[in-house]
Amino acid sequence: MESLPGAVRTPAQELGDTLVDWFATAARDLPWRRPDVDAWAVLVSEVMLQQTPVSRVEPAWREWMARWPTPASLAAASPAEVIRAWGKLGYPRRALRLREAAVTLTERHDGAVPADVAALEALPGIGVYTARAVACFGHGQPQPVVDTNVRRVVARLIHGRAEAGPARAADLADVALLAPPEPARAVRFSVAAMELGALVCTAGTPRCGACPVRDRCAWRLAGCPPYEGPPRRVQKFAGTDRQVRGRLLDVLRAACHPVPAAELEAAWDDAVQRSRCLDSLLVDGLVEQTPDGLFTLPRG
DNA sequence: CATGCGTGGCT
DNA sequence: TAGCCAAGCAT
Repeated sequence: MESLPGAVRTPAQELGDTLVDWFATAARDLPWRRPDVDAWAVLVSEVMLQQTPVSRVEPAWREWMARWPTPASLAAASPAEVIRAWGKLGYPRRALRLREAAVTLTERHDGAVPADVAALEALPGIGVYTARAVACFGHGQPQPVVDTNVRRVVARLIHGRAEAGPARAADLADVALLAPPEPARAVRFSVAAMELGALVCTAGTPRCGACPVRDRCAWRLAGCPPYEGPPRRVQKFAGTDRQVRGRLLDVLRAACHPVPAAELEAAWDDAVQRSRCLDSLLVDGLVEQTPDGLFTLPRG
């Protein structure tokens, strides 16, 4: 058993404490949270989890880590291999950037994942959220970690609003107010706040009956007022370039050899849109054209 | 700062 | 059923 926190608490820190204690019993047993995983495994999980649900990441992460357990091993893989292994996690540019990050780690960080937030943010595909998540969950640093779940939790718990607005610079400071002062507890608070947003304080139909801080939640105390703000734009998919790019990549992932343009015509009828999307895939480095005009995943 | 970028499950 | 939603990032 861990000793009880010794320092005096602010009311906000008492909320953070309650979340830490709740997490001890309510946390999901996710493979990248096991004590033996290293910072590289955490980094890979965090990149995969950028906009992709846990349920789809889990099997992909297991296969990925078995195949490329170190930055150096991934750096040695070809883009084509990496794109295929990414499978249908979505946003395949993430796979390319993860490989580029592995190259940078191998060439400039002795094959290790740095613990420094600024060094992490300098890696391709690693932004404000992921850099802090890796420093915190991968290296045990007491960093504030703010993702969409945490912003929603803070919006309700502290500000009494139903939803978080757009990200603000003050988000990090808001979360820091809740964090317990002991470093080890602060680390667990960061993951606990995310877990509460993922399991209880969800975007639609929050499970307030299961919430450990419902009696101190500013949103509940205000009577759960509805969201007032600019209507969020709905992200369309059917018929967009994103769908067409996905179809084209589907063909190339399945092909064992470079394919002629004619073989890509089956992926989408509209030739203008198809051509535009193929061009954008070439620009992104997700597709490569051979000297004889065939198309393939980039062989590096 | 708004937009584009995949995919699939859920209500 | 047609949105809505899921541990963001780069531009």
